[in-house]
Amino acid sequence: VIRAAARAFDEHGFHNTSLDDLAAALHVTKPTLYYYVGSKEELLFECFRAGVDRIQATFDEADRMQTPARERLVVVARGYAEAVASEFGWCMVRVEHQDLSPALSGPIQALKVEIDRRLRQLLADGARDGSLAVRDPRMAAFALAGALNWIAHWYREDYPGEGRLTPAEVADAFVAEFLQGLLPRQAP
Amino acid sequence: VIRAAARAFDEHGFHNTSLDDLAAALHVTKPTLYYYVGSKEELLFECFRAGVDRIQATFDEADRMQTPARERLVVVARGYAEAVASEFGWCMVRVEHQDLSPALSGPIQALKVEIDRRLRQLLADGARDGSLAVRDPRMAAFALAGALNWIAHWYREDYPGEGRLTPAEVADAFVAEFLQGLLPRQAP
Amino acid sequence: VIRAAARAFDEHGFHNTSLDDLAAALHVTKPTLYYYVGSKEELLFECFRAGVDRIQATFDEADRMQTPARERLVVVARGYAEAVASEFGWCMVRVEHQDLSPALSGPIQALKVEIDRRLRQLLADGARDGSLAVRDPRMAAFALAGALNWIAHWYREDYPGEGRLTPAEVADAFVAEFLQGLLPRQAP
Amino acid sequence: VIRAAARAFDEHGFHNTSLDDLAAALHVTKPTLYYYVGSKEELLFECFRAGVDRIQATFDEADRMQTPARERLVVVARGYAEAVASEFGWCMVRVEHQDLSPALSGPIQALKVEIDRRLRQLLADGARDGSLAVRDPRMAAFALAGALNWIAHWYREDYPGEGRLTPAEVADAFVAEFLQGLLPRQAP
DNA sequence: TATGAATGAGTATTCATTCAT
DNA sequence: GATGAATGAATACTCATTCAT
Repeated sequence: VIRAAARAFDEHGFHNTSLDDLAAALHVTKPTLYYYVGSKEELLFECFRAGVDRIQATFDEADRMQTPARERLVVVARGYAEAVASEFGWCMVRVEHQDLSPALSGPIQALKVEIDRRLRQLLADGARDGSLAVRDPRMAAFALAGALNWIAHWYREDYPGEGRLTPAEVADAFVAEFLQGLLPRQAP
Repeated sequence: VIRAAARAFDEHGFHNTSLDDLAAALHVTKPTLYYYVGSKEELLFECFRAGVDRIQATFDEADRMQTPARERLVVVARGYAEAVASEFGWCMVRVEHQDLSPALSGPIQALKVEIDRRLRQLLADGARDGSLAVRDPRMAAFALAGALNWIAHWYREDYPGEGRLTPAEVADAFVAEFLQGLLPRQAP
Repeated sequence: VIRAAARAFDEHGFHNTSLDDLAAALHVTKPTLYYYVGSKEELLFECFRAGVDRIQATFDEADRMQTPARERLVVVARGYAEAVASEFGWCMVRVEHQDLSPALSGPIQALKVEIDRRLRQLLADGARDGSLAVRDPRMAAFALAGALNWIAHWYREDYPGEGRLTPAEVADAFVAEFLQGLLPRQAP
Repeated sequence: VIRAAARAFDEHGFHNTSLDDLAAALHVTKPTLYYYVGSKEELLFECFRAGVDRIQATFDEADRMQTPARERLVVVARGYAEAVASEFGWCMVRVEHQDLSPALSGPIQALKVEIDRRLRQLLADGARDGSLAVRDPRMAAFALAGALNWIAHWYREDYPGEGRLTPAEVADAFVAEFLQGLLPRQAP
């Protein structure tokens, strides 16, 4: 139901998707849409939330694990990548606060901050339990979030190069890169 | 002249910036705008190009250096971060190909691919000259580009936490994180 | 049942009252409304008629009296004022024939003419029986009807000034003003 | 320019006049309308003000006269009747505050109160200078205003009866009726 | 009796773009 | 170089009305 909107926004962009288009894609008429949803921006909001809920769920799952932060990071990254590569990815990553009234822009901002907080918390946990060597948790979180969010931009299109990876594989590759760093290790 | 457009797009978003607004911000009238620029999407294109030119220049500069790829990477990352944190950052990172006619969407896509290619090349160089230990250059490039591009999303607003960093400092922090990885090193 | 519509029209205006609003106010759903009433304009028509019936009843009552026209005028004015100050006042006074299809607009126009005719008749009676000194019965009827109708505009709101009068008192004041005129009487 | 709107509102009612109709009547297109006027309700507001200005001007004129209030009342009534019978009459008399945003509804209410105040003032002046015998200035003002306002309802249509009067003649008839009252004078 | 779901026909408003001056 | 005026096309949103259940 709301998934169709996410797909349309993903395909044409929020502003280039008229509710007429959307209604047509759902084989109903515009007023029918309004019967189920209050406004276009509410639709966008719901798409956003659907995606974020998935990420939150991943964090929740990780929180329930009794493993070092490093392993929890892998779980989170995979869930994050899957959410961002899903049909809701565009909405999560591209919403612009200017497209939303303050009433909805506020909650969205809050959710974004929450995600950022939990990611930073996870890195800090890693620093504490010794499983991660994070220099600046704030910057590390930004870098990691950026890398993951960006998946929404390139994943759907046939990204250049051969071999298509699943979102989880992409996440694994990213995490591997982040964990081991690009610096060559000297042989002992 | 074109910088005003970038600032307006950055502040209100492309679709929420009418040419009336833009003209008003420049203290001229709409037809005057059309005297200087062909269309709204051309404006967007120019903003995009202005930002990308800066990144290309950084790559050019790095190419002229005779240093290992690792050091060139630092130079590139700094220039990249500065470009993305500049007023053109939004345009570079947020342009949606659906907002542009094929005539302009093509070149933009080409420029994006070019940037990606050069970044990947740089990482491959590092693998060859032994200064970088890159597993999957394609994924590493995506991760790095994502982290850097994302700066455009959070840098302008007062990002949470104390201490405001310059874009170059952010780039350094990112590169440090990427180079050394998050995995704790055993003491020798 | 139909009274709720009158109140809603009075409060929000005919065009600003959607049947959704009305249904909500009655704690039912829109189709339920349609079970009881054929259309929105029929609703308006019924409200109009409810008010006019009351005025007609007053005229009937006056007609049954065997008193001079002057006293019957007082009775009519009171009933008229009460009708116009009632919840149906707005509908009676504000209906616009453009809001109604010809099928309903005709009867309404006929009722209006009928009221006008009876009022004029009453004034003419007064001229005949010597209890009223009416110059131009047509204009006098218009003036009187206008003064009384206008009550619907100002009565509901707390009209300026102290002391709230009942509709009948307002009618008495109006009639007194009309009967005695504004011209000072010379002392005998 | 704005007069066309008044005529259209008068003929079809505010809600039944679409801006398309209006634009068509002016032989322009809808956006051209918006070039000159901010919104539909602003249009209504201007119509209202145009009419009220005329009434205010009449009051101003009367204020400059050095005659007893009774004579000034005749002047005011004529001007009032002409304003109300003009193309702006409908707008003045029928505007509903629910059709206007608070921003415009406030000023309109203020103007209405102002008119009421001046009329009451005039009657009070008459009581003071002995040229008028007003019992309750408030009620008398309401009655007079109602009678005059109501002209807007019946004047345009071919009102029943023969002999078409000018608005000034109607005003004279009304004032005569009001001044002399309906009560027969006993012969001395 | 009552309703959930659906819709056709509007309606105000916006905006990129043009053109005569 | 610059602008006032104009417009075609689109778009979000509303509402009276219907109908199967």
